Parts: sequence; structure tokens; C-alpha cells
Amino acid sequence: MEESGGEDSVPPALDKSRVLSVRPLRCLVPIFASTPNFPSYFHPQAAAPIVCNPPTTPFPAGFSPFYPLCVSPNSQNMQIPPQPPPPFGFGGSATIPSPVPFNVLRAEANGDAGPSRRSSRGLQPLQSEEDGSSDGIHVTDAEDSTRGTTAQKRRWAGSSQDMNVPTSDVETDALVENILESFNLMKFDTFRRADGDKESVQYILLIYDLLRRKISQIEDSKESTPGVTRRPDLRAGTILMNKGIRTNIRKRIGTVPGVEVGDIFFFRMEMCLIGLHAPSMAGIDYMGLKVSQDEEPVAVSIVSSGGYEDDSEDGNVLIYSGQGGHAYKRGLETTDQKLERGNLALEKSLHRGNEVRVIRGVKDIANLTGKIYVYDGLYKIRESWVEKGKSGSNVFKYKLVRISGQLEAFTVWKSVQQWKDGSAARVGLIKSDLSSGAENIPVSLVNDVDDEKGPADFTYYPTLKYLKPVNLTEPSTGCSCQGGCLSSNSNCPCIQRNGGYLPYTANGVLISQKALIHECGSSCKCPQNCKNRASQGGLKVRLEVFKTKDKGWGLRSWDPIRSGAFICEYAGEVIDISMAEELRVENDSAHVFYASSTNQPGQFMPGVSIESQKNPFPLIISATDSGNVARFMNHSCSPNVVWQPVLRENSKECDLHIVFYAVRHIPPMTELTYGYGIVPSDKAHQRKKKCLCGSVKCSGYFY
DNA sequence: TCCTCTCAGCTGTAT
DNA sequence: ACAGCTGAGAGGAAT
Repeated sequence: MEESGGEDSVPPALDKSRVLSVRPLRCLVPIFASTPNFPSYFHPQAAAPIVCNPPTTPFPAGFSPFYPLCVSPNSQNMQIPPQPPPPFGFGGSATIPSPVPFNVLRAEANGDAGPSRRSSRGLQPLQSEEDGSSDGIHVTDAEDSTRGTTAQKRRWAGSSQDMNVPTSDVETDALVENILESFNLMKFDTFRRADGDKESVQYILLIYDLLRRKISQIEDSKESTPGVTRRPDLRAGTILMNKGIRTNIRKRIGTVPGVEVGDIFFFRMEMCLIGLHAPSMAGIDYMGLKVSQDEEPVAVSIVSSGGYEDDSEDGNVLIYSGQGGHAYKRGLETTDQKLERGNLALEKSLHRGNEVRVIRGVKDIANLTGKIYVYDGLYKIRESWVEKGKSGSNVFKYKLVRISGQLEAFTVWKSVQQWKDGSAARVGLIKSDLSSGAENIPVSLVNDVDDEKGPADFTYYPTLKYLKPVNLTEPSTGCSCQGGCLSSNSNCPCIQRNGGYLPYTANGVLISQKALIHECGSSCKCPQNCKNRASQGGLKVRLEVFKTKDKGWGLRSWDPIRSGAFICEYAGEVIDISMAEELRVENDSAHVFYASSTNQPGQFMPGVSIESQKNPFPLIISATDSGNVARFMNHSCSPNVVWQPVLRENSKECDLHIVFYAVRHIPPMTELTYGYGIVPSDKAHQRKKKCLCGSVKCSGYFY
């Protein structure tokens, strides 16, 4: 299969440096070369029965060789079988006629085309699935002037009247235009023709996150005004909403095209934009459903986020509290909840028996003030009742039960929690820490598919080894930011090297991919927790090397990973091109990473032109004999991870690293993959391998 | 105009 | 470090 035609046509180059270097996370190019007789100076020591050696240096020599434990290969499989989702369409399942009409909502009695209210505002009658077949991305600039609240208009209209308007609005506007311009290179029509809506959903989330991080970057670079709450999430969301860059606008019962059970989100706005849950704050989303002549509200999705006294008996049952009655302000007392709005819709859905999407909010371990939203699939409401809440007021309660046969989602989170606190054993565990302490967080080795005891022999080494020193063309001096580098400090040389901005957001998320990221390093005086050292300090998430069904060993994470987050670097020995060629010829299973100057056009960023970036220090790394978790990452034609060259300031020698970041939010236990890319060699075709990534965009092979 | 299971940043409290 | 509070917020339903 060849690359889809839409991507091959590279649009005219865009001056991306005009405002800011706005470049989505993309894919560069490593290779696999090979050799059995690896030159002895690389790593001579090899213990025969050992699957994985602990590191020799600089870690303590008193290690014990690793002999894999015998774990029953018949152990229970944690893998989620890739079964197709059952037909969840509304109407197929038995529906219970609603016995009690609640006439709270005006019924559109004449059964005409629609309510008299504007369709975008009022409850939207359910349409047949066929009607909404072209629900791709909507781009409607015409809505710009008509949509938006007065508050919004005030905020975006001009800065002279409102002191709260950030002074960077001009800058932000330019940024928005720049980003959207680069995305407009993609023909939306072409894009809409793509199979399903998964692409459009991923695409919108990608644009949203890029925009949000960029706004955040600009905000960070300014002096902070006390008392002013910055909400880059809301600003990015509003912009995209107003531009009509959203999908699944029409509300629907049941599954949302392009959203899979288990998908995770970090902001409520993300779920608004892709049509999973429309309200930006409220927990219950509902719509008008035409029943013969009348229209009644039915619930379509809920967010269980801890704001009320919800209860989850087990992972498949949820006791959800109705809305309202909350004492939002101090001094106010709670009141009895009323059977209206969302509560009424839930009641109606109980009788109607329609599926309700459930999104569960869980605490984000990486960012304790934050929350992660897990789409947990479809539930049905089984019971409802009224009870006295803690404050003594009446609260509606709804018991929701998960429909069986769906992919695991929330229960995966629960399992991971149990593995972590030791209350449950990880099935198929071969070794609890593959790195033998070399990493600050253990790396599990797991096989729950067959009886192979581990990957081929290698030495775990967590960072890059330069066999011979590489001279710097320009010595770098580093910064002297005592309290850590700040974007607002324009005098910081490290900030300047990155084009005047910190390349990371305040919580360590890479803002956008660049030819080279300049991090602080050994020649800087800033502390280790400096924001400009996001790729330093070792692993942040709990990783697991596991046996895949058909691709050998792979890598995945117990923890959720947010888009742009650091995952790991590619560790190993830096070799030169001739060594790489030897390896390639001699060993078919060698692990060699080649940071080439030849880029493959963005596979998962359709339409975005990737200009050929000259990597200032093209690195070749062999992880054949020694390396870290990165060597286990498999190739995919629609990867969720990218690599990025990162240079750490160092006055003595070259300190370049290849670092992996997430390109989208990655749910727990999802395999981590990146695009291996094109081999810059005329003999590349000899190394072509059949690709098993299973992506709809699979090119059929990789190198 | 009103409603709402937001979210970042601040303050106060327990380590 | 963490819990709790504050308040400006967003889209969309209600009026």
C-alpha cells in the first residue's frame, strides 16, 4: 500500500519563523542496522544465559546477573482483545417506553423540521445516523461574528477598555493565525474523506494542544499579574470553537465517531471540541429526543469527577449524583435538587433505556492539582432514587451499569493502582526491574502471551555513551539563573538559544518540535529542577517492557502520558557511519538509531509540510549491546511518540541527546511507538521489513 | 441571563 | 507538600 495521496502533495513552504516556530510534533528518522559480530570494543562482556545484564558503569559492580524467573506462560492475559465494538446504536436495544411525561421542556408539537429556536442553541432532535454521515471537521468562519458571548467579545475586541486583557493579544492573534495558516495547508475536504472520524478527532486534539501550549508559552514569558487567572485551556478552546474547528457537533446517543473507549483527556474543553461531552463545566450532557409528536430530554453523557458524592462500587458500576443544590458560594446553603435539566434527562434515560457515555475524572499523579478524564464507554441507568446528602438536602442518585463487551478503560486504571500498591500482582511478571536500579523508577519485564523469558542479552545503560569525545564547534557558556530559567528573563542565554522562549510549559511539556532544543546543562548555574531540563532527571512514568503478540518485545506505560510529555531518551553508544554500516551488514537484529537529516513527511500530521531540517549533529546510536527502554519501542505508521534532538549546555564537550516525547495523550497500557522513518542509504530497500503496526495509514513496511 | 462535577493560583495547615 | 478556597470562566439551556 502506498502513502495516501493527500500527504504526498507537499504544499508551498510557509515562513514558519515569521511569528514563532510553530511546528507540530513530527517524525524524524532513525534506522535499524545490524550485525552479529559487533566490534569487540563496543561491548565484549556477554554472559550466556543472561537475558539482561545490569549496567557495568557507572552503577555499582555488585549486581547479580539476571536470570529470568519462571512464570507460568498460561497466566492470565492482561491484553485487551481487539474485538470490534458491539453495535451500540440507539434503537437496536430494547427500549422501555417512558411512562411519565415531564412537561418541563416545551414540546415541539407539530413535528416539523426543527424547533423554533435556533438549532445550534436549542435541544437538537435526534437525527438518523445516515443524516450525519459527513460530520467531519467543520470550518465555518461565518460563525465568527455571530458566536461568542459578550464577555468573549469584550475580551477579544480590543485591549483599551479592559485592563484584564493581556497585552499580548496582538501576539496571540498572530500566533493563532500562524498556526491555523499552517494547518490550512491541509485541504479539509481531503481530510474529511479519510476513513472514519478518528483522524479528525486526533487532528483537532493536536491543534488544540499545540495552540494551548503556545498560548501558555506566551503567557509564561510575561510578567505574571497577581490575581489574574490564566486559562490557556479556555482561550485555545474558545478560539477553535469560534473558528468552527471542531467535530461531532451534532449531539448523539451512544458512541462518538473517532473516540475510543479508554481515550484520555486533560481538559474539559477537549471533550467539547470533539463532541464527546458538550458542556464546558456541567456534568450532565443531554439532548432533545423526538418521540412521536413530543420532544423530551435524554442524557447522552456524564462526567463523574468528584464534585459530588458519587460512588463507584466496582469498576463497572457508578452511583452518580444529580446536579444542582450545590452551595457554590460561601454563605449559601445547599438546597434540595430539582427534577429538571440534567436530572430530568437522566430520569428519562432511565425509563428509555438509552446508553449514556461515562467519563470518569481521576487525579493526575503527575500534576496533583490536575485531573485526567477517562472515557469509560457506554453505561445504562438502572435505578434512581432520592436521598439526603451529607448537608441534609435531597440529592438525586442514579445507578449506572457498564455495558459488557467493551474495551477495558477505567478498570485498567484500577489494576495499575493495585500493581503499584502491591494489592495485586502483575500477571506475567518476569522481572520487576529490568534496569536493576539504573533507573530511578523500576521498569517491569512482562510476558503474558507466551513462554519467552525475556529479550536477547543486553546491558541496561540509561544514558548516552560517547566512545570518543565530540568536539563542539562553538563552546557554550550556559546561564546563571539561580532560581531556574524563566521565559520572562530575556537575558538568559538558554532562553535566547531557544528563540526567546522556554521550550517547555511550566509542567514540563514540550511545546513544539524543533530542529534542536537547547536545554540547560552542566555549564549552567540553574538548579536541577530548572524548567529547561525537562528531559533530565530520568524516567517520570512507570514503564513496562512486554511481549507483544506479533512484534516481539515492546514498550508501554502504566501511567497516563500527556501530549508533549517527556518519556525517555535513546540510550546507547554513539557510533559513526562506518560502524553503523558494519552493524547493518552483520547483524539483522541490531538496535541502531540514526538521527538523519532526511525526514519523512509527517505521517500523523496530514498536510503539514515538513521542511528538511539539517540536524546539526547527526547522531548514530547503537543500543545493540547496551541501551535503555527506548530500544524496545516498535515502529508504527501512526505513532504516538516522536523523537527530538536535545542539546544540553556543556562547555567542554558535545552533550547531544535523542529524546522521546508523546505526540498525543497516551492512556495507560497502550504500546508506545514511533516512526522509524526512511533509511538514508541506497541499500535501504534491502532492509525493508513488513510492518505490523495495524494502522489504517500503514505504509506496509518499514526499515 | 442563568447554570454548572473547571482550573490555576493563592492561602493556610500539617509535615 | 497538600488541602481548601476564590473567582473569572466557557458553552449551551432557559428565559
